[in-house]
Amino acid sequence: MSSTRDHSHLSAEDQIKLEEWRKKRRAREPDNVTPELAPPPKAEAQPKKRRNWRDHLTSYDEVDNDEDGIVVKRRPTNTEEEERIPNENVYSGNEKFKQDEERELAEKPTKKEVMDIAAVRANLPIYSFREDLIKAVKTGQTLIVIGETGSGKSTQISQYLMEEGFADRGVIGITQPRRVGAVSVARRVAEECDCDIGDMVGYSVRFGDQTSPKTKIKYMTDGVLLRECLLDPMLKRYSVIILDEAHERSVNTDILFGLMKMTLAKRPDLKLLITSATLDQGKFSHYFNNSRVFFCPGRSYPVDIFYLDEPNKDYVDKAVRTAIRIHEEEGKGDILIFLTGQYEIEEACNRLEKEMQKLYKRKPDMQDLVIVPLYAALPPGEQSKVFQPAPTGTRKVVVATNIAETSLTVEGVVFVIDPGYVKQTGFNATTGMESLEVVYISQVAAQQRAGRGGRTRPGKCYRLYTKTEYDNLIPSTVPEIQRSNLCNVILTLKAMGVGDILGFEFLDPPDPVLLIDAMKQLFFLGALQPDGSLTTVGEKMAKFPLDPKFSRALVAASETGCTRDMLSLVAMLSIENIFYRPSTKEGRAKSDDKRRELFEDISGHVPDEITGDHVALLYLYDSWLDSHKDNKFCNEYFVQPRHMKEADDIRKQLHEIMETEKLSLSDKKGRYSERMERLSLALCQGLYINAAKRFNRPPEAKPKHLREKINNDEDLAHNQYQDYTYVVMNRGQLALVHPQSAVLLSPQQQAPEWIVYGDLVQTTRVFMRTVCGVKEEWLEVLHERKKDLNVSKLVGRDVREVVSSLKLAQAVSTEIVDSKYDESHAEEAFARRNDDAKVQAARERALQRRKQQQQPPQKKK
DNA sequence: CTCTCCCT
Repeated sequence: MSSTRDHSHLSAEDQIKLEEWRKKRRAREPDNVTPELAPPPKAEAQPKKRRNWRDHLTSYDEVDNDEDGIVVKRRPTNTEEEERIPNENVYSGNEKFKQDEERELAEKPTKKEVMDIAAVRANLPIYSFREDLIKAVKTGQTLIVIGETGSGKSTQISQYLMEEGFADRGVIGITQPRRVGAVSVARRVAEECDCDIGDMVGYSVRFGDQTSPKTKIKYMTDGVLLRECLLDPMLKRYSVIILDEAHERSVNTDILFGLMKMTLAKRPDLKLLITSATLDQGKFSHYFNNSRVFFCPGRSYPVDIFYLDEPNKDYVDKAVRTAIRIHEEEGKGDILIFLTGQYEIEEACNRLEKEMQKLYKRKPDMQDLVIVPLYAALPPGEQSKVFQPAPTGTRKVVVATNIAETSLTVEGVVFVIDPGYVKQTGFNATTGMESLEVVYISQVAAQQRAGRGGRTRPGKCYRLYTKTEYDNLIPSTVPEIQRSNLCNVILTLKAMGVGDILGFEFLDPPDPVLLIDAMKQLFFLGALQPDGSLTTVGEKMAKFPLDPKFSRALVAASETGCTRDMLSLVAMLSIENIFYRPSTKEGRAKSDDKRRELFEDISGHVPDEITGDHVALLYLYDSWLDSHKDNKFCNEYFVQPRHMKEADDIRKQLHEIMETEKLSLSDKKGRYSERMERLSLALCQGLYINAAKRFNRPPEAKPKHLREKINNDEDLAHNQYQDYTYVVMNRGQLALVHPQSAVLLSPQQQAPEWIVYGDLVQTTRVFMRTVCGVKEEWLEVLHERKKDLNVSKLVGRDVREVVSSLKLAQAVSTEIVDSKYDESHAEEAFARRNDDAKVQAARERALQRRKQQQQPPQKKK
């Protein structure tokens, strides 16, 4: 990183502001200040460094190429040592690396330190329960352990069991919902066992297997164990399975509950432990045949909770003002604010900055406030700013999404500001549509957020809602399995031999309509027979760690002869947030320009009717390969190097699976346009159920902002600028192409008549993400498939018995898609939402209703 | 005219 900061990523306006601010700051420095205003000597020793919050971000060029954000400091094994020696850069050129290496070797625990570890372990709250716990595991098959944060359950239980010989006849497997969790806990346990990672203690996450035949304690993500169930449903290698963090109720953990319940019945020697912070232990115990429940206190500091007296609506504003007040009035300690998304976070950061400047005018000796945004799409180099302690004499305020609730822990947080909202997916069973909306958090989530303030010392949590509002929140978050698309889960279950999906013992069963819908989709994809059993195509699809839409496309590609391109494309589609969008307006425009450039490069080489995001993504991947995987290339196109590398790894993994599954990898030769057409055809096999037709309406019916745009721009008017409204084929829903789509970036080009989309999401409108043009005749397959569909036969139940009469029509419908759609439906739908203002009002009412629905009944009066 | 978050 250069010593002088690069401000090219700032807008001109911001740079000027920054300069002015610095001038003022210089003017305030001791010489120019009247004696009575002079800051105390201590502050003088640390001159004010108030900078714009964006200064604390690296510019895009400086972004580190961290792998995945997970810091894996492996001790070099002998073989690695040998590999490294020829690389001069590592040993002679990079002093810092060398120092790190030396320090790490020096850090190898001495005997005394080993004793200290023993003392630390014995001091954990769970230690006093050790004997009881062992006894309970020996006498029962399942055990539920409720342990608060700091109890030591995640690191200790596995070791206790190993010490008692439970690992003698099999591995002790512990699942975590997140990769970072699995890796960091495993590393800690390896340290406590004084062994190298991958030896007696190891972990297994995707693209990171640190296990060996010697491994006795294996930490892994729940997704890894689920994949292992696919190969070995009896889990023969394991003597104990521990499902940790069960309260988070990730889809994978929920599926594992059901699978484990079946496996336990067939393997009396297998032990299962469910460990969790808070959870409804009664329900859990009942589900697992009235298993015993263990309680273990945690160790954290008390957190004082403050509520508002009056309800408050503008929570961003309130959060900013609360933070400033804390900064003015409270003692040492960092602040953590929970907001719902990137946009809100940036707004809050800007407002905090303004307020700080005002505060400085009033109180020039005020200590500095370091403002740090935090959300997942932020490049790792910028995310790491969160973990750097604030310079002495300053306070840090982290403005984060719910990523800071569980995934990332910010040390030093004492003050938590919780507005009580979260952005969350919902799945509407009646429209079959995913939605992303801002909803109230649950009481459990509120407690979790508050707990983030008491990790290092007593903290304070400011809830920006009243006590009554808190009491009216739902007790715990609706489990993810009840609000997501279940296609993948059902295909996995089918491949494990679970024939009767509706009879699967879910801890919290999803709406049967969701399950039926997913099975219908799998049927249309050709993964299921009309009687619900797996087809050979379905068997192959289940082998891929992909959304069934994409695994279907991959199988189709092997038949069509375009596997190389499809492998690259599917790998690219597996990455989200692939394009980095800077936080300034100018940066964003630049980023959009580069994406448009990519798209325009190929548009002449690809037939217009199949153009779209998919060909653009493939082109990006190929260009990246041409650049020899150059980071400069990535930076130029606002693509994160870590994402490209990840796509590359995924591609490799998929390629291997193609080989082991003996899928043909021989590709047809041809010109670029022919290649792309084959690719689109194969892709269409996976996406044809997501078809949409362009909705042409008269110019005067177009929204006002588009009319004005057309009137003001001759080119656009001439080309009959499209507003990219489509009719989604399953239910006549109107949807817009997502503004980030390549199709939208090039207004000169005619939007394709027919498209398929990756997914549909409702935010401010209904958007189709990642779209691609298709030929109408490619969608014909559908009618053939539909003839064989009988929903009751497919799901193996009489649908009338499992679905309420209200949703019956939808459940038994065979109309997943209808390419002969009558446009009059769309006209009707359009007329209904023609008036934007009305729509907005209706949406707000709906939002209000939904929020109220989340409240328990007492609010009804 | 956008942008919760994990995982194989």
